[in-house]
Parts: sequence; structure tokens; C-alpha cells
Amino acid sequence: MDTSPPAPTDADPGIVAPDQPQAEESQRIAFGRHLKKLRQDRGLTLAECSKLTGLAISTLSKAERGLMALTYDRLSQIAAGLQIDMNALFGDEGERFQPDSLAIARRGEFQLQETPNYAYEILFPEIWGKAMTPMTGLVRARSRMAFKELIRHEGQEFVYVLAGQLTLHCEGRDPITLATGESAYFDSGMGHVYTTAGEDDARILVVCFGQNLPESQPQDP
Amino acid sequence: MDTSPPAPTDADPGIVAPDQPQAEESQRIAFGRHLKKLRQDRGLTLAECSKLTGLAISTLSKAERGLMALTYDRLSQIAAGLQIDMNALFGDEGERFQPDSLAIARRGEFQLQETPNYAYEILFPEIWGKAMTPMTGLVRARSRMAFKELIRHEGQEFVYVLAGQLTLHCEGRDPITLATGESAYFDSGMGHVYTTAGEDDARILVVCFGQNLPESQPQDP
DNA sequence: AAATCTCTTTTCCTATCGGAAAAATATGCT
DNA sequence: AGCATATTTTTCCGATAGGAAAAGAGATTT
Repeated sequence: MDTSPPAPTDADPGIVAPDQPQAEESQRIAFGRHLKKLRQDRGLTLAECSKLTGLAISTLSKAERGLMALTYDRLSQIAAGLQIDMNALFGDEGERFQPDSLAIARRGEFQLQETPNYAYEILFPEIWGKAMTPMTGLVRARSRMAFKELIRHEGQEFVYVLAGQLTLHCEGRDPITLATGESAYFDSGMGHVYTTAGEDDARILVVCFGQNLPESQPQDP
Repeated sequence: MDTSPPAPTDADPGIVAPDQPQAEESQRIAFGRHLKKLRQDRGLTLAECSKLTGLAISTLSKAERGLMALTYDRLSQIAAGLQIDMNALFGDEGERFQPDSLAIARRGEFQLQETPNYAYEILFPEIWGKAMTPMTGLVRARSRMAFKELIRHEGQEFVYVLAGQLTLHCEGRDPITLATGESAYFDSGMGHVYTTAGEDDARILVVCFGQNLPESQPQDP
């Protein structure tokens, strides 16, 4: 007989990948549904989508039902045709900012969040799927800095001083003082805190990126 | 004879995708380099990476050099093995904002861009890989709006009125007037233009997201 | 310098992707 | 209902992904 045991050679099963057998398929199916939604959200038929992406209708059909796993080349064709970048292709497309959305923030329209040293409001809490989270804040005069209070969250942060004088404390760095009209851009993964050196409260505008906080719990910028 | 002309049937070349012939390959090569970097940044050899991901060494080798286009299944295996999610797999991991980065914008530090109706400066042009692009601008008093000048670019935009009065013109909508301290958040894929209704120039702060303009050509917000 | 070890690339071959066209299913029209 | 059109699914097959094993290409040691 010629039924020798299939000796594994390339990757020996010592540490092994978290390799589920049919989990692969179910993930592919989920992704297929995702692709379908992407297409339908744009009101496209398979034929139209085929023209935009250059893939065959049959390929799209099979991919959407998880019957096949598209290659990188095809995936990037889809991304190009649908005008989204690869990141977004896999991202929670459903959570995406609505095309043609527009929202206006009038003054004092939103809920003020109060903390000992800050008062701030998230500007468009009702819009879900925003890529950026803008907020306005007030840093109280003579606010003391407590090192244990360092804020730290995934992403990037931009702060602009609307009025007064702001002191930016960043982990492992000397404090930086910003005058009115000045701004800073930094990795918000670094611990950071705002205080003010001036005699008056400082008013700031903060825009965060990278943390999905659509409706998250009260949290300092 | 049986040499009928190869009638295109599935996708007729009427609108057609922006389908470059060998652009596909170069993108794949770039992605391959990206994969290699991901692996090497973790100090992994092909063999170790193979164990983690479950892919054959040869497959990884070929993929890293752009000799083959991995399928969705394999890509997700890599993502799982390397403990990053699919988004990040394609994200500009290499081009990413440096962890622990911090940049300060003092007043008048950057190059002013002048257009008939605007003057603006991009705040941190030197930092590459920022997720957001903040800029400050000046909208000239009595600026007239030319419909042909509608700005349109991928992504989302946040505008905050620092001083004066801003009028936001959005495609297919009535103009919206924002007073000092008010702001708007919108899909910048919609055509949009800023003017001012007031007698004085309006000063604004704009933060864009979603367009990769690391060092792009002068362009209005 | 040959031998050994480690890491990467090539080769070969089968399983699968992916396109064209036909079949099936859904939707509308008179 | 019956026909016509639009959309999706199936089928078939050539092109390609991807695994196993062998062949390079460096290092390091003896």
C-alpha cells in the first residue's frame, strides 16, 4: 500500500497558529456579507459593481456568499472601484460616517461634562461613525496637575488654544506652554494632561482621532 | 473556422474600472514589502512567522516579494497570527504616525497659502502620517462664491469659527451661517465652499480627515 | 577551507481562484 | 397568466495560489 502518513515538514505543530478548521469559512462568509452590504449600500447591482471594479460578476457573486476567498489583487480592485481604501474595506463599514452628512454645532448646545480641572462638551455626540471627535473645553485657572491623572488613549490628538494660556504635560517631557492661537498635535497614547499657567481659564478646542468613542463614557480629552 | 472575435460579455468596457495593467503588480509588491516589515519589526524569521500564521514559508516568501497575491483566507490568517486586525494589516503601518510624537505649532510658523478668497496654512506639514490635517484659515470679507469652485475631496471635515462670521455653502443645501465659536462637521465629498457674510474677515480652524495629503499640492480646504 | 547551522528562494504539483457563458431565479409589463 | 427583462447563481475550465521539499545564500565554527 502507498498510504504513508502525511509527515508535516514545513511548519511543525509545536506552537502552531490559532488555526481553527472551519472558522476560516465562517469568517469568509461574514466578510462576504460585508462586501454585499458595501455594494447594496451604494445601490449597485452585481453587473454595475463588476464594471466599476473590473471583476467578473460570477466572482463577485461567489465572493459575497463566501464561496471563494478573493486574492489581494482582487480585493484591492474592489477597494479602488468602490473608492474606499483597503483599511476601510475590512473596517466596520457599517459604522461609517454617512455620505453627505452635515451637522452644525450651535453654542452651548451640548451636554457639559464637568471634572475638577476641566469642563468640556463633545460637539456632535449624535453623529455616529465620525472619524474625528471634536470637543471644546475649559481648563480652569490654577488647575493643579496630578501625575496619576495622566490621560492615555489610542490615537492622535490635536489641541488648539482658543483663549488664555495652556500648559501641555506629556509623559516623559517637559511641560509645554501654548499661547492663544497656538496648537499641538501628538500621539494620545502618551500620557497627557492639560493645565493652565495663566490667571484666567483657558479655552481650548480638541480634536481626537482613532478611538471609537461614538457614545462612550465620560472621559477627559 | 472557429475563430470568432472574443466578444466581451461579462463586463463590457463602457464605463470600465480604472484598471491599470501592471499597476496591480506594483501595488502588490509594495504590500509585500509592507508584510515583510511587519514581520521583521517583530523580529520574526519566515519559519517563526510560518508557525504563528500557519502559512507555508514558501508562501510567505513569495507574498513578501509580490510574486503572488494572497487570498482573503491567508491574509486573515496573517492578521490573526500577528495579532493585528485586518484594518491595520493594510493601514499605513509603516507610514504611521510615530508613537510618542509631539509637535507644536507656534504662530505664523508655516507657509501661508493664498487664494483669491482664502489665506490658510497647514499646521504640521512636516509630520508625515498624521491621521488628521489641521489648518487655520482666513476667509476674506465680501468673498463671492463661485459655484464652479466647489471643493470636493474624500473624507470628513470639521470647521470651527475662531472669529467673525462664516457662511458654509454645501452642494444642494441652503447656505449655513456660523457665528464665532460655532462649528460644523460634514462629509467633504460633498462640494463645499466657505465665504463670509460679515464686514470683516473670518478666521477659521479646519481639521480634515481621510485624504492622504502628506505633502500634497496646494489645495483649498 | 570544509562543515554546519540558519534563513531565504526555487521548483514542482495539486487545490483553488476567477472569468465566460449558460441556467435559474426574481421582477416587471400588457 | 404569459412574456420580457433584469439580476443572481451554476457550470466549466484555464490561470494562479499555496504547500512540501530541495536548492541557494550567508554566517559561524572547527
